[in-house]
Amino acid sequence: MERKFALITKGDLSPISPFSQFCLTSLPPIGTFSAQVEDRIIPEEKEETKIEQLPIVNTPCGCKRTHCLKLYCECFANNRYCVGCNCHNCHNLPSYDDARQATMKQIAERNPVAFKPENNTVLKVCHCKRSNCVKKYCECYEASKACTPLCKCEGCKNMSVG
DNA sequence: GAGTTTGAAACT
DNA sequence: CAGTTTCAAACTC
Repeated sequence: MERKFALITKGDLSPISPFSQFCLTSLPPIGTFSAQVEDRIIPEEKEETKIEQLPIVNTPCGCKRTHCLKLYCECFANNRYCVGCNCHNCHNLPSYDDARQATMKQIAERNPVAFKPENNTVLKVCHCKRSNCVKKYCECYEASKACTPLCKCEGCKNMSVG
């Protein structure tokens, strides 16, 4: 079987774009990154898995229709390649960097901080109607933050007291 | 595990 | 900008 993807490790970043190098070198380490990439991309070549011994830090996505190139995809939204995910026909991989970066550029034009680190600290503004902001559907609740008057939620039970 | 609910993201 | 649709995760059964 022809090898379709090159195995990228931190020690060999030359084949990929500067942006991808940034992702791989600047983002917090994902414990099983190298082992999982190897498992996913060239499984026929691996002798044994090391995954059981390593902590899994990233939350795997399960995208089916977006190729993991929309903000629906948590990996993509968090500026991570998909590694060890349950997604279908994933394009959020180093081998699709051209399309990936084009999409990121397009999204960044709509939301300049979409992929920037400060996006994690920017105040969340939710629009919940039925969850009372006490379920993880609510972005504020999910981020362990109280809703604020800027939120457009209804029946909110996630306002800070005092 | 399957089906439903939910609200952000994307689209018109 | 507002309304609608799409999407994937959270949730329920």
